[in-house]
Amino acid sequence: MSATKERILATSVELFNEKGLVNVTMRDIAAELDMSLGNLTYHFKKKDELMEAVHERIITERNSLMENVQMIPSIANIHSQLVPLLQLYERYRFFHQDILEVMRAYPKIAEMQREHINNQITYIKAIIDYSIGSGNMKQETIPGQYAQLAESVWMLLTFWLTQREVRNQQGNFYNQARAAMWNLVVPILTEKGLANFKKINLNQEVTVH
Amino acid sequence: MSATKERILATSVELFNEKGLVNVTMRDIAAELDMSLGNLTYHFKKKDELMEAVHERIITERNSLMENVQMIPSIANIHSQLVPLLQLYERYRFFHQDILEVMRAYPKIAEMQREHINNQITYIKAIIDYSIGSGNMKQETIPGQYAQLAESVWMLLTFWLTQREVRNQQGNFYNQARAAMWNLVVPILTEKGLANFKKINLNQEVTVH
DNA sequence: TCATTATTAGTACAATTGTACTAATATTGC
DNA sequence: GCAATATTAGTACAATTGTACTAATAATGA
Repeated sequence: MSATKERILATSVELFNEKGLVNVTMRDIAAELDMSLGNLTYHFKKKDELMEAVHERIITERNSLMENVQMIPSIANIHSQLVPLLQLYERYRFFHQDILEVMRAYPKIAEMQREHINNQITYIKAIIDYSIGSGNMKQETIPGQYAQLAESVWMLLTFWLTQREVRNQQGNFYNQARAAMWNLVVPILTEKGLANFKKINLNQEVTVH
Repeated sequence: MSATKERILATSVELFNEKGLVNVTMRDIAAELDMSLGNLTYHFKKKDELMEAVHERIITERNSLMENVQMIPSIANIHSQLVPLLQLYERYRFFHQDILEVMRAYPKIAEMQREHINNQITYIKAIIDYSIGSGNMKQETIPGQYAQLAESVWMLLTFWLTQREVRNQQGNFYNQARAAMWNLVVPILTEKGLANFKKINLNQEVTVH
């Protein structure tokens, strides 16, 4: 992909994040890039093409993220691995915030995203199951409790940026989201798990870039 | 408010829920009502007026809901009182699903909604505190744990319909949302609270209208 | 060098949309 | 019954937007 196309994608994502997908016109993007409308539509003939290219980029970064997560899901590793995930969410926050709009306009993306969500929830559930095996988490007391918990954790992480913007919340995004996540999980930690959890420095700042 | 205006509001909300706020035009609404565009704009001169009238109606129903909730927040009462709240969310689901869009377009509504959210979270926290006093919930083990929990419960209820649509989830909306909520709360229930919780028939169907 | 291709700018066009305006028709109040 | 008012339909207009088209300019490669 040419350098110009890269610039267009980066600027488009910025504008989408700032104003929302439907509120960004091709002219807005061209203006932000000091580029003529004709030039922009030369690189991306249609707005749909542009959106689909952005989506491809999201998938690429998502995959490269998962490839780098081969560590054992200890309490400390879960904690630290949340950061790159949350960074990805933040980098393409319009995609989650306007997801219903995206899904309405791009059925293909909707289908892929739904499959991805199922994978994510399955993955979270697998981490919980592993943590039970490693003695960090208790057995569930009610059937289906942890399947439900996995869904709630997914919801919390997925909609965190949305609620943050809705509530006009300030402060360190990564630590707030992680604290909220751990708050759901702490009640099901064993003594061993709780000890491991207390080793985590919850207030350690994460550099935002 | 005239009967025609009422009809317009009801149909507008239906269309907003179905297609999203930005995807519904004044012509769409008029057509759905078998009414001329001129007639529609006679009753609501601007789309903004229409949206603000819808918002006023949301606030009215919200207030009448709160007035009817004067019961002691026992486990059973919390459970049953969730239904009218979730019904309200469902009736105006576009408002929550497109909330960022609404907030961008209507700063006044944004301000009011932010205040309402703070009230809701405070209210949830008060219910938790009451439940501790009544022996249904344990004391918190980590400072700030229940303030955080109140926020998570709010998030879960607020974004439930959104995640439901995103995931194309089927089944009884009220029971699913309540089950997810209780799943967050069960770990902090005392033995007494757990006994009260087990009296609730989680699978009892709630009539959807 | 020079022909071919890639890139950029400028413009045009059709569709959509919120809103305004006018005239016709129905309703109401006295 | 009739004047005043409310309601409805029809139309028009300006702004916006995605997209297409053309010409000019820059880059490339044999």
